[in-house]
Amino acid sequence: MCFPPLSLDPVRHVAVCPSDLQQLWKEVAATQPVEDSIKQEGLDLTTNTSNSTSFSAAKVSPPISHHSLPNGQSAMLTPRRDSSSSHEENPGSHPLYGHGECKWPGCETLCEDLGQFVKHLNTEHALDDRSTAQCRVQMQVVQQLEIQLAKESERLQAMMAHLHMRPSEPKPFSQPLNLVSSATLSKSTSDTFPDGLPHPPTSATAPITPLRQGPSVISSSTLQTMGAIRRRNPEKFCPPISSELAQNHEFYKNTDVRPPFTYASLIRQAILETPDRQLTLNEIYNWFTRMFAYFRRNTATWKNAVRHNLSLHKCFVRVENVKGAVWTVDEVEYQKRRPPKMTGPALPLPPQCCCHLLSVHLLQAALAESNFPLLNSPTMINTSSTSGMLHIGHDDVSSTVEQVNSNGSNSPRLSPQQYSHQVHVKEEPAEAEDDSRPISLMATTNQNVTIPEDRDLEEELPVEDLS
DNA sequence: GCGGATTTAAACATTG
DNA sequence: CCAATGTTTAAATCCG
Repeated sequence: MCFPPLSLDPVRHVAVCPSDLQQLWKEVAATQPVEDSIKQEGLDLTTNTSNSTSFSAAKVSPPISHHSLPNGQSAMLTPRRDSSSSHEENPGSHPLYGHGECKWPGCETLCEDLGQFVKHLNTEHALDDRSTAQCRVQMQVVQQLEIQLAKESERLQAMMAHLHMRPSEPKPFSQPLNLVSSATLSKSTSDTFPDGLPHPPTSATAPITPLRQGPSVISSSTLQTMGAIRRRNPEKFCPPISSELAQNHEFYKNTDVRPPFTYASLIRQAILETPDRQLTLNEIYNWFTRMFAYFRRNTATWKNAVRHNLSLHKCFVRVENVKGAVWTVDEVEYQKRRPPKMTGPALPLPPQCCCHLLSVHLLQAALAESNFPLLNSPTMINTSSTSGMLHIGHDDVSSTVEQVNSNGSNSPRLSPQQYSHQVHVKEEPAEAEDDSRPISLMATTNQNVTIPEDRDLEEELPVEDLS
């Protein structure tokens, strides 16, 4: 089975990094129907899925079924919906129609009424290669979200267990999503190497390539034909590396996805995470491999890049130590590297830049669609993911690292409000996953997000005024 | 189109 | 000598 190059690759390599889904959609949406068309009757959306991901979810997820909608549209929706969708049972509404707009991923076309929408659906989202590809992507999205949800659920369970808080019911939010067994999922994603390193789920398979490159379509075919691939622009709009890392730590650790950060920022992060603010080259290497599944292969390449960056950037200072040389970060220099570009009025953020905001948004959307009220509370969705966004305005300086503001060179950044404006998620000002978060989590489960008083000054930023 | 930033590759030097 | 470390150059690409 061959798929159109442009549509296939985004699917196969769908990063489903929480951050890239929207962009993914854009790209797939932009994909032209390809000559190597898939015969309509022969569409096998599952094939690619199982090939494209080594997550067990791919196997466990039931094969997709092709529902025929009254309008003749083949609704190859994600497995989770089966027949339980309240939308489908409700005449006068459509699962892909809401708030006056088409909910087809990446579409958002305004439709005044259902009739118009149906017409739009039939014309714009008919059964063709593009729609098929989008459908596959959606499957991937859902699977990833399910996996992530399962993991977060498990984490929550563990947290609550640790704090002697019994959840009202076991695995409260696993069922509605047609989740793959949480046990299976968590197993598949939390396997560890003998050395304790997490087992990259995608192990020997092609890496999941983050499609964060902006508008340009980076399909794997493109990747293969292109020489040096830019994975740039990570810090410009995306959340700070520290919070992004904190929130998607497990993701990057377990998924063979290239982290959307520059080598320089990663190196710096590695160094700043240490108490001494200094690391040997080898320790930097270790940090990379420890933190990112992606860096557990192609070592020669990225290690070379690391060394290159260390030498190239003035912000990295080599210090002779008793036991050899260590590398430190000259924060002033680092800040200099990036001139203040974010001044001025609130920038409309491209969707792909709202990394975990997006992930939360997507999760929410997915969960909302699944009519799972509890999880519609942002605080219940990967609390660590919803959190930390308040750090966005602080660049990627780890919250554990004192911001070097004294030099006055800290450039203006997007304010948290600006970020949160993009996605209607109310953040909880939390960052790491290992502090007292569960308490506040419980406190906020019932609805509103309250700012725990134990937050540092970073959380003093106003958080309301969210769209 | 230009220039800065980034990535990748590679050659070379230094060091233990 | 070898591997690790460090420096430098060059090319390709992205993006403002």
